[in-house]
Amino acid sequence: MTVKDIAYHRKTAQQRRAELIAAGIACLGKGGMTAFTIDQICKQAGVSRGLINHHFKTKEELLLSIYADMTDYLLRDRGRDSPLKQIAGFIDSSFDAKSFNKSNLRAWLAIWGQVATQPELKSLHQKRYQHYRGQLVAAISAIAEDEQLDIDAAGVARQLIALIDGLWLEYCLHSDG
Amino acid sequence: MTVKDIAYHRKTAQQRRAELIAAGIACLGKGGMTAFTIDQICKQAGVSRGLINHHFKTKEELLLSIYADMTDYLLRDRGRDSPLKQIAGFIDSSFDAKSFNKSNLRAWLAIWGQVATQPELKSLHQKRYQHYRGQLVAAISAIAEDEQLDIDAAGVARQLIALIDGLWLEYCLHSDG
DNA sequence: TTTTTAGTTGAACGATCGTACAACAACGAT
DNA sequence: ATCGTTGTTGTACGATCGTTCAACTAAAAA
Repeated sequence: MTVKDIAYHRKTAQQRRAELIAAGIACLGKGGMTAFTIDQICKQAGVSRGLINHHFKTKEELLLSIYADMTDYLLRDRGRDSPLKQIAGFIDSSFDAKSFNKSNLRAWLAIWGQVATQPELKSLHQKRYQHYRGQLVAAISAIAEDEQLDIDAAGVARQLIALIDGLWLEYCLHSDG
Repeated sequence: MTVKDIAYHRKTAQQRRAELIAAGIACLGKGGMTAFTIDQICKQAGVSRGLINHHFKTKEELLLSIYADMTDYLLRDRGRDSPLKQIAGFIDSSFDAKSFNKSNLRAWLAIWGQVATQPELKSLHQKRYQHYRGQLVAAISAIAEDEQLDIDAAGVARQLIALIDGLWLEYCLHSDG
């Protein structure tokens, strides 16, 4: 009996990486950082134990890739839209079915909890967050200028983000079903 | 040489429990659920490895005690105050120095991440949250009645909680210092 | 076809996890 | 002074953690 009698499915590195990232997100959504283990991720992906460290040097690197993947959707370019449409786009992205579900929110919770601990994750997070907030501030400022209003665009952006995040939490933790 | 040449400090179970709870919160604040291990908690408390399971049957029970301890402060009785003062009290409690610091917020993040996983923690959380929101809804309803306003008190309470939690997150994750 | 490359497996390693437990030390009661 | 109670220690155990690695297979290149 050789190592494998049944042929295994061979995929490109890019496909496998995407699958492992999806499996990692699923694990984070199920049980937070505690469930983010090599064993459980591989089992979720239907793959053997040794494969993760072939596609990702360390588990930390996988988490970074997961974070990048999750933020790509929220931070996709909206340069062509009008300022008002940009803001509406951000809000829509935050509350559409892909983002606004309990599993995804738990995954975010787990990642946020790691931001303070892992320096590389922290710097990536700060970079992406500044980009996100920068777009929001620019859109709000543009509207304020159009309407000839004198508002604190940065402050408004902060409050808007806070309200969105708070509603996420509210739904994730306290929704009855 | 006996087990211990230097006399150890002996305290009451109540004191030790409080110390271990504080140490657990400190660990959660430092590194989230990942840092919430028997070894690190005991080291933080300046106590030997075996002591936790003497005062708490399991680690899970310690986490429940930690949750109860952290919510006691936010949920302390405000029955005597006027409705407006009650709401102000909630807000003040949320943003005073004891609650509104990064370590405490990270601890909350870690606990929230576990709520979905541990059934006992989940039921305790739901119970306490309903109590919290119930008080808030009652206070808002009382004000609305005084002012003869027809508002959705439950909805307002939800949004207020969401805003508070969102501002917590905003400060915890994105504050520059 | 043969050789090279790239994807995959499962066993192995040392480290650390949570818990159990026997031994011991300090205190209160008698 | 002696005894039981209660607080405390450190070791031990099996399980699981992240990572490494040699062996292997499938597909591409020659």
